[in-house]
Parts: sequence; structure tokens; C-alpha cells
Amino acid sequence: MTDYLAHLNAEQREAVETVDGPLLVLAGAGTGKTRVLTTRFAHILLTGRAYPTQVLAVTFTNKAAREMRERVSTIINRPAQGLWLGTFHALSARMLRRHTEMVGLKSNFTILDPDDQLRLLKQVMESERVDTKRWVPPTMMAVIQRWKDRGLTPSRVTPAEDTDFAAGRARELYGAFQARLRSLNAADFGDLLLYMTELMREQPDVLTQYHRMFRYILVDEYQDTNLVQYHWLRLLAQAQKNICCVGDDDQSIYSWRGAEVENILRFEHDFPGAKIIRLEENYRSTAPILAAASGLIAHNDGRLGKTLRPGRQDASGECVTVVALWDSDEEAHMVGNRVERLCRDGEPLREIAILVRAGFQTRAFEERLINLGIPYRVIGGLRFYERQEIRDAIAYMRLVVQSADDLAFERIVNVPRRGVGDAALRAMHETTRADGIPLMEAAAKLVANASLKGRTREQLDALLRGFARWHAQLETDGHVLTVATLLDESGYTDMWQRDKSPEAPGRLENLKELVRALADFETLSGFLEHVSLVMENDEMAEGDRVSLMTLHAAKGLEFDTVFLPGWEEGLFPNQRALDEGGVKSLEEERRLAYVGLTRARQRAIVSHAANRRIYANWQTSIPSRFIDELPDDIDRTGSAAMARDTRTLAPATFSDQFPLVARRTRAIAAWGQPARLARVDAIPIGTRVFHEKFGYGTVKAAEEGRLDVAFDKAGDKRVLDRFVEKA
DNA sequence: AGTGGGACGCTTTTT
DNA sequence: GCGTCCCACT
Repeated sequence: MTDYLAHLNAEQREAVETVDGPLLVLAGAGTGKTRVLTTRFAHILLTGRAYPTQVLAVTFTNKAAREMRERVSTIINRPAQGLWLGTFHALSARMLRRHTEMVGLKSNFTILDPDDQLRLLKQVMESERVDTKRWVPPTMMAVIQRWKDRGLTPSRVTPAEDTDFAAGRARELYGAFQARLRSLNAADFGDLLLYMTELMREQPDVLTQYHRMFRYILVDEYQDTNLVQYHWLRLLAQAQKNICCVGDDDQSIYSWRGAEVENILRFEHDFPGAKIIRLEENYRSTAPILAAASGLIAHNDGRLGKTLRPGRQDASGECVTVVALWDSDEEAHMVGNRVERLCRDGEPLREIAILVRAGFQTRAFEERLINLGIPYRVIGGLRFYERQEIRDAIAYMRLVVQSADDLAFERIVNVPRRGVGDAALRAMHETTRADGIPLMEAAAKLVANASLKGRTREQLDALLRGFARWHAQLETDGHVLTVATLLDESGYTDMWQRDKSPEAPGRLENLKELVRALADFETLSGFLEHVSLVMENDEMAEGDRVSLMTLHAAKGLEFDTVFLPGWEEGLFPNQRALDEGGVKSLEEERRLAYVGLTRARQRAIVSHAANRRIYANWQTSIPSRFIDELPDDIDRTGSAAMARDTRTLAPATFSDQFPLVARRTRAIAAWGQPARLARVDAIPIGTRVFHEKFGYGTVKAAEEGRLDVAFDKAGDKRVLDRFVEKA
């Protein structure tokens, strides 16, 4: 029978077959948690316990949701359609659309992205006469978000919860912000969960409706849930109690954005008699990597206690390596060289990852990889839907669907330039306030009564007529053609065509891609909903490239080879985290290190540098305490060599001797790179060169490894000589 | 209305 | 060291 159960181990199988009643699966890294979840889902369907629409499956990311959908449909051998499978936010939005009037919204409400959200809050703060210099909107936003994470509506925030932010007016501002969101018929991400949870709490019949709907609930990455998500789940599960949560307390790395590991402990309390199954057999990494990871995480207190056992047949393998370097440049060299060697030995680049603590660290490696001609991708940079041109285009679309979208109007009213400046905008806002009409109508009024003059008036008039036209066209020609027309007629594509900057062609290409993506949706509103909920990160796709990303972004991924640079006190564990959260944060940093190590299948290379350039100046640091915490069977040959080197060459205290450090750095760099120095002289003035970022240009001056180049497209720039090649 | 220069500040981030 | 933001200049 049931051959989908055949390739599970005993624990996994138990987790799949324990279908009724509350179940908590504590799944260590690489122990097959996704397999358990998907097989369990399929098992519920195949044994006829529920129809596909009666299972609620929740993930944190769209990617995880997509993977789960694919794997479930593979097992049940048909397309998995009509499932309630998605992220907390997507599922909540879908539910909320059915009850909008109960929370004071219309069914076509807009979901704001973080950018609009912040702009709106800033406006609210300004109109409430808060000094936004002294009290910066992002901080206020964070306060509000933490409240929303905890399921606190403005009326539920008690005076005791108020912070001293904005002179004790934070609650009041939160209330004003929520009111403003409602008046714009908009919700932010936090609201999707907050409103839905509030509804289920306050409206028993709504809750009952969902109790009848969902027989089984599955939750992925349970350690990442925040309080409002926890309440959301508990409300939905309290009737049938068939809830299965899968998580790993050792991989909880998102407490700073409201996740509460305590939810795992609370689970047993709230669902008495809950069964707990531990998955400890790791099929991903070699024994030495597991030993290193386990040894490290053992330094954390208050764990639920899991020990990873090697489950692989070929579990013996290379030691985890620790390499000590003089400075960050040397570290980048070391990583680059090793990547090159691995590549020569036939390791695919897609199986190599460089995982850093903070985004700014990627740059050094990027430069090195460019220099070596090794293809790479940075994961988690700007996402497609966060790009300026895409956001502008989306603002236009939002206005075609809903002309009352003031935030969208503000964004594009002067993009491209239409002579609408501060004065004109202020006039519109006044009319908006006085007449209680949206900005677009206010603009129409000011055009009609000739309050606006000259070219501004003409161009604005053209824009408004445009919107009327496109709105009508949507009915007749469909959304794809309408958007294409809109982008042309509004002058938007033209704006980029006339733009001479090197990014412009890429932006036009992105716009084309956007129009292409539209075709995958039946309606424009459907597309817009998708866009706001699925800020897709498609850099993961295609190409044999080295991956560069933060440790946070690496969770859930795995690679043969993992480089873990920058293990220094202050950087990792991060000083700011330590300052803010003390021991709790230290433990979270340690879990981050654990996540990093457990991404590796075959080999992990940890490194640290004695000197690092952070922003403008050099900083000296000592190796991370996490290195000391690794168990003994680690290859530290690099460290020993470095210790000797440091003793003989470094000054007793080099923190305040920048010149000396700098000289030494150059010496090492030169020693490691003789070919590079030779090339400095090989680029005379007048040479045609090519630069990865700026394209072709002519050298105008050269000194000390730097070139002044007049680029054809990017203009005059000063660049490092090693980033150009002769054209 | 649009631009250019100086001040600032800088961990992680999904939806 | 670099990008962002705001203000002052044109």
C-alpha cells in the first residue's frame, strides 16, 4: 500500500500518521520537516479524512508555500488546486475579503507596501504636529508593528504599554494611523492578521464558519510565529484541535521582528495532551559539520533539547575549517581562491554559498568574484517589485483600478515631470481636506477652476483624461493592453527612454517583464493583490552561480560548500544586538551561527579577520566567541599560522595605528597579487577600457591603482584599476 | 520647480 | 564610503 510512507523513517512516519489531535513536531535542521509536512498533507487527503479545501496549511514565505503545493500535488498525483495553502498574510487576506465591511473596509481594499506605509505614517505624524526630526517615523512604525505583532489594536494598547516615544503620544498616533488607513480603504501587512484575529475573537459566527471549514491545520516554521499569528492559529484550531505545528527552536532567528519561540512551549499548555515528536536524524550534513553545529548550539540555555544524529551513509567527511586572516581583503581573497579551486575540481558554483551576518559584507566578496570572473548572485537585495520603475508602474495601475488611491496618486503625479511641485501638491491636499474628496478629484477641480496655470495645468489635465481613458479601456481591451497603453501614453516609458543613465535600459526591460507578467492574471486587481502579497524574489532562478546572502536569508536552503566569513566579536555576534537584547540576543546570534553551519552538506569554512574596514575606517577585532565554542575536532591550521603572523608582524596595539595597518595590508595584498600590481602601469592614459558596472570608457588619469575614466554612458568616475579591463 | 551639495547614519527582514 | 534626505540656491 501507501508507498509514499515507505521512504520515511520511524519518527517521520509517526509524525505523518498521527493525524488527529494536536501535534508538535520538533524538527532539527535537515531532518526532513518539509517532507513530513507535505506527506502528512497528502496522507490526510488520500485517506479521505478531508477534502482538499478542508485543510489549512500555513507557511511564512511564498516560496515555502509554492514548494509545498508542488510536492503535495506530486504525491497525490494531480494538481493541488483550491487549497487553503499559503502564507499567514495571503490566507488572512483571502479570509478578510469576505468580511471587510465588519472591519470598516471595502472589499477592494488596497494592501500597502512598506514604502507607502511609512509615507502615510509620516503624513499622519506631521498632521498631528509631531516633530519628525526628533521622533523619526521609522521608529514609530516599528513600535506600531510590534503592537500589531502582539495582536494589539489601538484600544487594546494599555497606557502601561505606551512607550515614551513622541512624548507619550505613541498610542494616540497609532489610533490616528489606523483611522487614516481605513479612510484610504487600505490595510498594511500587520492589519491582515490583526483584523482577522480581532474578527474571530469578537464575532463568534465568523469563527464558527471557519471551524466548519477547516478540519486540519498544518503550520510550518512554527518557531517564527508571533503572538498575533499564534492567536490566529489557536482560534482556528480550538474546535477540532487537529493542528500540527512543525518547528525548531534552535532555528528561531526572528525575535527582533516579533517572533516568539515561547509559542512552542505555549503549545503544550494550550493543547493539553499534545503529542510531541522529535526529528533528529539529519540527512543533509556530514558528521563533522553536525558535530560542530551541535557543539556550538549546546552553549544555549533553555533549549527544548534535540541532538542531531548523522543519518547519511557517507556521513564521514572533511573537518569544519577555521581560517584566520589579517584583514577583510585577505579574507575575500581566501574565499575567492577557494571558490576557484572548488570550481576547478568540478564543484558546481550553485553548490557554493557565502553567508554573511550583514548585507554590507557582501560587497567585498562581490568585488573579489568580479575580479576573478566568477559568476555570483546576491540574494535578498532589491526585489523585482521593489524597484523604482516597477513601483511607479504599479501606482499607475492602482489608480486605474481605484482612482481614490491617494498614495499612488502622490507617487506618480509628477513622474514623469509634469510641473507639479510642492505648491501645486499642497493646493490639492487642501482641496482634498476641504471637500472630502480624493486627490485625483481635487486635481480635476483645480484644473477646471483654473487654480493651476500654464503647462502644469495642461499636463495635469492630460494625465487626468488619460486615467479616464485607461479606466474605460480596461473594460474593452483587457488589462495587458491597457497597461501597455498607459505606460506609453502617460509618458512613463518615454521618460526612461530619454534617460541616459546606465540603469535606464534595464528599467525598460523590467517594465516589459512586468507587462508580460500581467498576462498570467485574469484581472488587474488580481495581479495587484498578487503583487502586494508576493514580493517575489526571483533571483533564485537559473544559472550556475555562487550565492551570496545574509544568514537570515539562508534559512531553509542548503549547499555543498558554505563559507562563513566575518566571525568576529562585534560583527558576529553583532554588537548592537548584544547591546539591545543581552543574553537573549546572544543566544539568537548563536542560533544564527547554527543555522549557517547546518546549511552545509559537505564542507564549511569559517573565517575571521583581525582588521576590517567598516565604512570609512579600519577596525581591529578579536575572533568571535563562537569560534572558541566550536568543539575540538576542527581544522584550525589557518588560525595557528595567523597567530604566529600576528605575533611577529603586528604592533602590540594596532587599533590606533591605522597607517601601520594600512601599510601592512597593502604589502600583503601586493604579495598575494603580483600580477595585479603589474597591471597598474599597463593602463596608460587614453586607453579604452571596460568596467563591469559602468561599461566602456576612456582613461583620463591614473594614480596609485586608481583611474579616472570618462565612461561613455556613466560619465566621469574614479575607479579601481583592477575593476577595468582593456576594451 | 528642479538641482546640487552637505549632514547623517549605517544589523537582520517576510509579508 | 556610500546612499538618502533635506534645504538652499538658481
